[in-house]
Amino acid sequence: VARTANPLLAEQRRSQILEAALTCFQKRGFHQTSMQEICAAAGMSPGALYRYFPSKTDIITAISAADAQARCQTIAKISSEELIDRLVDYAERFVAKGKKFAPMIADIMAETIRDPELAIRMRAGYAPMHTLLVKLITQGQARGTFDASLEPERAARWVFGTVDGVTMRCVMLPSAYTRVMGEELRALLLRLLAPRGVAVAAPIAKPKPSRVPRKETV
Amino acid sequence: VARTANPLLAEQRRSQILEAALTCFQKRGFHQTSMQEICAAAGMSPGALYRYFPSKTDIITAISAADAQARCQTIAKISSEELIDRLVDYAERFVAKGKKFAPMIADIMAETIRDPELAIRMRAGYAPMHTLLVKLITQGQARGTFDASLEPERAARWVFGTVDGVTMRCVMLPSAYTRVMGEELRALLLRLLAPRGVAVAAPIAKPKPSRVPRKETV
DNA sequence: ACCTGAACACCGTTCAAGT
DNA sequence: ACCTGAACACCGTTCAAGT
Repeated sequence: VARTANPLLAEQRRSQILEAALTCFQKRGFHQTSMQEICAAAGMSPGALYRYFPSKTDIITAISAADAQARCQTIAKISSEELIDRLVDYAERFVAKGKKFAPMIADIMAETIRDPELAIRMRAGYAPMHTLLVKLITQGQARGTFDASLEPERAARWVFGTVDGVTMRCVMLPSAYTRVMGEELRALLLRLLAPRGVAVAAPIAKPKPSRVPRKETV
Repeated sequence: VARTANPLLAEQRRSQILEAALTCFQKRGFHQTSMQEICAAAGMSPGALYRYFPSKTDIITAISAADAQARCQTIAKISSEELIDRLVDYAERFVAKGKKFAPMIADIMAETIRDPELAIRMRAGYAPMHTLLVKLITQGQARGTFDASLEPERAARWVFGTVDGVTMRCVMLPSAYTRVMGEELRALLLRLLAPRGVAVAAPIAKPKPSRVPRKETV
């Protein structure tokens, strides 16, 4: 017996809930937001909401999946020359949004570590981004932009880890440093990826990146 | 009027509570642990507990402060030659403990981003570690172990960000990669810090680090 | 001064009852 | 089929009452 007879309505309700929940989570955080608040924002009763999401965790899981997809699209159509600029852009936007988004990301991290099944879904969500990064790094190596002796898979993991680590630290412990974070991250990525002949130790003048305005969940 | 007449008792109660809470948080996570559980583990009533910690958040704050101190001591008495080994050691231990500790760290991150006052305390807690890192990097530069053209302050921030980012990612999305994480992190840190003349792009044979057994909160 | 434990307002979730 | 909203068990926190 079908739980929902009208798939279109169901899909509409789901996105209605997700949108409401995202707004609430950004305002007050995952654990601080009550289901009642989400219900009010979505304009429906608890009973109705639980018809579409069996738990509060399932809501943040869905949001996180949508975000992974959005992040992947952000770097989907760029060339290897733009890679570092786009990553720095992403980091700067993330830090600028700061308190609005980051706590939710940390909540998702905690949930992901705790729930192995969610971790599997998350890995699947990030896989396309990893593949893309590997492709871009390989391209960059062919062009001579990146160090040809790097193992692309490994370099991709480096890039992921450093971008996430640096931005999270910056949001978590804001200081005067926040202003130069983007420039420092660029220098870091250059030092990691650039051919060894290129001098990248000294601070590097930051080219004004062409800001691509982009609708992102996070 | 003094809130506590017996400072010794108060200190004993506080550590009694912290120890109980740490056990609970590691078992089930911050948000999943109820105050009743902590009370039971600490062997006292809610009223008694709230005498020493005015809120649940204050408990995790205290735990986090103790951890920052422990981490700082971990690298307090080492030379610049050992730096990378110790950092990789730390990362490997953290990943090994995995699900037991990491979710709590993520919870602390979320809380730190949300609460600016907590962020200030956290920055203060990490400051000695940053100072130490700068000192070790400067030493390494003098010895020729590290690239002399690096700005030590910046390099220290790089190291912090990369170690945290790589380890968190590894815990969050465990995979076959977990096995080689330590070796990859070592290569990453070497590429960041080593003099540019040294070839560090290829995988590097991992010297068996002398494991210093160490009692750490996290 | 220090502690107990019932009580308070509120949480995530369920389910009988409506349409 | 889809929704409402009262009800349930439980949460973090408080506070009158004990010693």
